Amino acid sequence: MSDFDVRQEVSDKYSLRGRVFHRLRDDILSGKYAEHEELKEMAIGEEMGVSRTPVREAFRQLELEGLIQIIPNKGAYVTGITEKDVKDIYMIRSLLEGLCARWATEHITKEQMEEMEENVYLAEFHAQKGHLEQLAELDNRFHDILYEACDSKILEHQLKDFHQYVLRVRKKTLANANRGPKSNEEHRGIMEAIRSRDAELAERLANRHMINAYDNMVKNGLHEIYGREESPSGDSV
Amino acid sequence: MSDFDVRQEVSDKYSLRGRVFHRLRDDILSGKYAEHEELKEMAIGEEMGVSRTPVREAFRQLELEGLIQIIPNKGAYVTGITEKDVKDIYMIRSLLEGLCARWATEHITKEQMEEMEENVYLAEFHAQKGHLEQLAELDNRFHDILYEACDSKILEHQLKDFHQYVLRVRKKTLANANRGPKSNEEHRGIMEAIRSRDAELAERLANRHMINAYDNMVKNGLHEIYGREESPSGDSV
DNA sequence: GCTCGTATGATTGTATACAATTATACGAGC
DNA sequence: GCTCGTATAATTGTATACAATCATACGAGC
Repeated sequence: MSDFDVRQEVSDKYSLRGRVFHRLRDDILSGKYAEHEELKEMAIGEEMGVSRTPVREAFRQLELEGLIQIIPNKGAYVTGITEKDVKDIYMIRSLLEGLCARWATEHITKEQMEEMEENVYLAEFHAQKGHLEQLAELDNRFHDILYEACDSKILEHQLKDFHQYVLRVRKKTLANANRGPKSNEEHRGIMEAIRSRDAELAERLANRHMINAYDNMVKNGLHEIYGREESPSGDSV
Repeated sequence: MSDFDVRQEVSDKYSLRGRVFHRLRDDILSGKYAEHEELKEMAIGEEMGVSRTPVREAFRQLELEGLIQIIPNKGAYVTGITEKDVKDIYMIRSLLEGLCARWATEHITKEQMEEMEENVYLAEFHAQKGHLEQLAELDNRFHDILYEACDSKILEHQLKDFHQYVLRVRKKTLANANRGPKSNEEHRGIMEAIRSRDAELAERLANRHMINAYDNMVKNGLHEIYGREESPSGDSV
């Protein structure tokens, strides 16, 4: 297996720096810090009970992750995401999820296939019951399985990265009760295409799945999520 | 314009940390440090005449860039690139360069179009003269123009990122005198498709351009570049 | 001879001190 | 009243000191 990643995970969750990094990332993604808000090393450090050193190192990483922008000798600012950024990400993801589905068709293991089938069946159950949270969880997991099944560290990393960015939008929105079941229908299609070893179909369906998710998001008011807290929006993809 | 980038540039080239970062990156890309070689904070710091602090911060960034891997409490190691990694990157790039060409067709400015035309014509000249270095330079520039023309910070950044990684392979290889002119022929095709506003064609040609570059690289012995210094290989894309 | 535990040195992780830069406030001059 | 320059405070950038962790060597015990 490759030890090369286009972007490495921050593996060290237990060092002070790692904890600062993960906590800051969560806080930014969850919207605790507003866009363009300035993050001060000392303030963050005091809040987390550490010195500036690990905070600074975490900042450098967050900058490369694109969550903050550091202006030399000035400060660190939470970056904003525009509507166009979100659209671009979905368009790129559409292509890459398709590629991922294609590769997954060729490389998926028996265990992964079974987990994927189980995921779809379980999601169907929760969809009927109206369990939105479980549905969102299974939705995320479905894509993670797909990413792992494609057997490409590079692609897996890219997609997980994008997925994370979209979470930033999603956190500001509510799950859409209508999209959930429809999304799972599409998952089923992708799953069956992979099971029957139809790579072309799997790719097309995965492409389509992303486009649909984006369209649904726009239809439900992507342009409103900036500023409003409770606007319904796309599904969790 | 968006102020959001999936991965930020390290803008600060003049701070000590910025200098360490860029120099280390160049050194790794140029092969000064072998794969899996351990980088020690103190040694690097002494070599560059700075303390450990900026070195550590540069390390954190290089880790996210994927050039080194940091194992907590152990050390920083130069990451290796496998053949499969290179293949995956080219396949992903093929899709994304296609998307980029499609978007560029819709968003390219007059100035960018002119620079692209000039690039192709100039490259033709140098191809006839056998000026391989200029050809490689123009090749890089062609893709940069394309990235800028697509008018998507997100995609531009992704592609520049991948491009950089491939440089790491390319540095170990020599330009292939046969591929250069053929590559430029393909550039011309893409350029003309964009000029005539045929987005579909531009996308297909850009897809193909990447695949060809990869195929050529494999044909010329991608598997040999690990360890050998002088094996001829693919073009500079 | 082999295994394991301990001691020592090397290296990374963090905190702090100091330097350099930037932002702000205030008052002189017009 | 406005502009500009200077002084002060706040903040970031870097160096250094100390703590924690890891690698290695060596020797006791079997």
